Amino acid sequence: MPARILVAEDDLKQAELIRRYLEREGHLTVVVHDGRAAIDEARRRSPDLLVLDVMMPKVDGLDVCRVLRADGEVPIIMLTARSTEDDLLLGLDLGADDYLTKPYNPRELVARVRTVLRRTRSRAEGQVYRVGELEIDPIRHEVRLAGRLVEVTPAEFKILACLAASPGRAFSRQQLLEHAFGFDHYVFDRTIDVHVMNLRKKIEPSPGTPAYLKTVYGVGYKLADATTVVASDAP
Amino acid sequence: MPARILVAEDDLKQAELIRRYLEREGHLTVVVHDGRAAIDEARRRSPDLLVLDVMMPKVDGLDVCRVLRADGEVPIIMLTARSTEDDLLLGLDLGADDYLTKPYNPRELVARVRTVLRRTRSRAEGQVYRVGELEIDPIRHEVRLAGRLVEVTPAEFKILACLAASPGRAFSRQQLLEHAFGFDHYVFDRTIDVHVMNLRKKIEPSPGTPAYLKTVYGVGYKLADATTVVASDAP
DNA sequence: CGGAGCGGTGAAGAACCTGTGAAGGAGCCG
DNA sequence: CGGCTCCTTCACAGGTTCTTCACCGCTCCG
Repeated sequence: MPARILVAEDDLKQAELIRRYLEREGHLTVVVHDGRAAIDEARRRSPDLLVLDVMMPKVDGLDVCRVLRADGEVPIIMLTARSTEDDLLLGLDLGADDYLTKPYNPRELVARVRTVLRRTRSRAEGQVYRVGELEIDPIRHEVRLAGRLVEVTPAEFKILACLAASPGRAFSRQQLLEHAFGFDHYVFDRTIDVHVMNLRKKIEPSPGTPAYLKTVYGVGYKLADATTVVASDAP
Repeated sequence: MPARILVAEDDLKQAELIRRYLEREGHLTVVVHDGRAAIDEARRRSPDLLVLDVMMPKVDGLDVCRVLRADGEVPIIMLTARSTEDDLLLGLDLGADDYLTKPYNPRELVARVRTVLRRTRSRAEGQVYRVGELEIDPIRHEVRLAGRLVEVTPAEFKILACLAASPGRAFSRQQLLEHAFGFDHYVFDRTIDVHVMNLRKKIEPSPGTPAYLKTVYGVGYKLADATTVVASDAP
């Protein structure tokens, strides 16, 4: 499973070393050299993982961590030269998923990366997604509406789970095909429409004016998030 | 030994902090933010441990404790802001296995978790899995249906035990092969079908419409859990 | 207001999935 | 060695689901 990893490290040689090791593992990396850029790139790309040096120009690694933690949940591995327990705890408190103290063995980093990725991935599969009265449980492979079980087909489930993982986010049909069925799935993307229609028949109180599965004209589909569902109750 | 831990804490930051610390220990966590969800998830997943904040919206932590204690024996660690002896005693009376008063050191929590798990695991060794009238006893290597011994083959037993360890969870055929027979077991995964069919003949009242060994179309199989068995009695 | 493009929908064949009987073969035990 | 149980594979049937296509109504925008 290749991951998209953002590396923030001001020492060019170190950065290059890290990049090499990660790419040898098959990951896709983007490298930046200061805290400001780290924040920008992390926001723009939402990578699967951020490898973050603590001491960096412009914005300190700890601050990067704080900022990013405030607006999302990118997994973060911190690299720190200092090794006092206080710093360590501070890093974890700020939301780092793991940390390494310099000097470290690059292969150690690769191992930690693997661990954190496995953790965050299994976490994503373990959570039950809830939107309004709708529940999607990937472990049990069940969909419930107001507690009542709803029968859905495999394709419908995949699409719904993909949408539910990021409520409110609009997906193009192509993205849904890729995320839900895998990259090398050569099908006409209007197929998604049919599955969405069938889903609506099953989970929407009135399929004509969907409360959950929203159409984003010219783009694709999205699952209404809590805000939207509530808002539509009292417009 | 990684454990599956349910964390119920309404403060998002606190919850995230706890999750991180527990996952760094190698545990699998699922996080919920209110008492209602805590009860639902605890029932659905039967986690190895519940970390439970006392003050929570919808349903109070103490009530969650009371409810769960009534229908099972999930180990519980309570987190409480109040520190009067009354609350403490109340918590323990209600069946918490341990408690921590805020503010607490996260590492203290990790230590308590370790202790409680050690304690409950020795208690849980040789646990008999029960689903409806079905009992699977890994120690005695026996399967009983309504108290009557059912003869099953080794392969059938492994599959059934694997399913019974996580009732309600859907397993792919590949997962069943791996979990039940080991990783380097290169067999055609449809073999699982044959074993399931033979199991059904032995334990299902009417193998045509199975009550225990459910097919998850396009995915694999699952063992119905209490919820599902009850639900199918009164649709 | 009109046109171009986009999404909704029903139908139908293709593709896929599971249940099941049968058969070959491995391992075990007397 | 013979007989037994068990595991695995295979092939086919029957049912379910996926995909495509064609057509229509709707939306957006000039």
